[in-house]
Amino acid sequence: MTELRSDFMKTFVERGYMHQCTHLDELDTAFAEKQVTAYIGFDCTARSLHVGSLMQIMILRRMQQAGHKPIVLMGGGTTKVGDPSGKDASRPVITDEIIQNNMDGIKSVFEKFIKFGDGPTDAIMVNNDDWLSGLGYIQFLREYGRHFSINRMLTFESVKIRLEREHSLSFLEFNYMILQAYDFVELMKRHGCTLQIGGSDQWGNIVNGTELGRRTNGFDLFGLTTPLLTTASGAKMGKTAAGAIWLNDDMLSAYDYWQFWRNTEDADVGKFLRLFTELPMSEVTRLENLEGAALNQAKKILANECTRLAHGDAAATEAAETARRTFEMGETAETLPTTEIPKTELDEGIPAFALFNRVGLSQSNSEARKLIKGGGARLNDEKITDEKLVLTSNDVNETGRIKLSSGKKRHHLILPN
RNA sequence: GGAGGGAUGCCUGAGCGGUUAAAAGGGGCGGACUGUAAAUCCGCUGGCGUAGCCUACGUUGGUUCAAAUCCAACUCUCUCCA
Repeated sequence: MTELRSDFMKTFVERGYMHQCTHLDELDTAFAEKQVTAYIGFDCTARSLHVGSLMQIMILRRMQQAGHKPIVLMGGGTTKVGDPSGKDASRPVITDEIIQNNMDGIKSVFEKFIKFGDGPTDAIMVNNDDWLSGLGYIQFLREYGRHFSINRMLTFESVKIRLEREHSLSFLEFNYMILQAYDFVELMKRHGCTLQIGGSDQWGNIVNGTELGRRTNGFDLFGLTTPLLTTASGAKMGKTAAGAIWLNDDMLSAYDYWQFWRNTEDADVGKFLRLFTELPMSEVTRLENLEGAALNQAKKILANECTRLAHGDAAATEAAETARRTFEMGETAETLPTTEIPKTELDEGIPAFALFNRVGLSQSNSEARKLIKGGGARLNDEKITDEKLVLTSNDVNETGRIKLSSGKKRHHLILPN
């Protein structure tokens, strides 16, 4: 293994982002000697991104910090067709309007992490719909189709598996990788983009792009992939009971985001510190080597750092303080996630289970009832024993709120107005 | 092109005419223990303002007092032969 020369690649490897690379030495040289423009693709099927994409976001951020130019590619065009790999799930047709709306939401997430603009290292966001929807089939075939070797594509792992299992692979799906390869070439032409980064599952598609670039225009393109991220217990990142861990605060409060990181398993602390914070490696090493309960300190730092990046200093400090008061002091911090309920409605009385549901502490009334039956529901820190309990304005505590808890960790406040 | 399997709840997977909201495991949620961790143990796990009702076993029809279970067609899947 040759020594890496560029700061960016050193960081990339040292922090655990590295999985595979097309030509590591040359890419490293490129990063060391000039400014590199690289892109990562994201689909726009939702209004926000969740922690599943956080690794890619962090990579773009670090790239920008190292003096390079990140491109965020939104798959507006490909989203229109729908990703066929999700077997039988009928693909909902997404309108242009929704796609645009989702893109706006996603951009607002990115703006927390990277700087957009017209400067040399400013990030840009592009939509592949701009060049894909206008594509003429015949012309495309003539110009690009000739460069794709079916023989070669059949050797790709993703395709091979499907064929071996006699699992039908639709033409559309097969074309997906062609479109993605075309994206890469198009970005090279438009923005001088020479590197595509993606998850390990994108390897085949990425390689396809580098080859298409070379064949059609003699471009030197690079590909870089990141490992598939799972927790130490093998679960996929970012899924919890309450749903996905979204990165923007209108879908998940900064407090809940903080809590997500605070509840990291011991075994994942070091890995997460490396991937999702910008603490120096010496500090990461120190923190991950803490033992037993002392590791909680590391988890708090992890939560603070992650929340700071996604929601800003103030929100992170507040979330940490809210957590401290809630868990360490046993107080009711007024900054816990809060829902306002009209006073008149409260005066009439609302069943406890309905309120739990309304506030998001359960996913259905039944679930809330079961929570209460199972003894996991609390009202102002008192266990609720009556399944049919009706809450009214009389249940408001000294701070003028009603505190509902599901289990020991999830709390929510009701504020009458 | 031919033959034979399969499609069940979030996932895996039993059931093969009524006693089935559907075994078991996983996951998830709650409880105990702890360090807001892991492991372990216990409970819950379709919906509904819940002694009742509604929706569910690929799709559509049919047989029957009664169907996830039987029949037909369709769709999708898997294995084997060519």
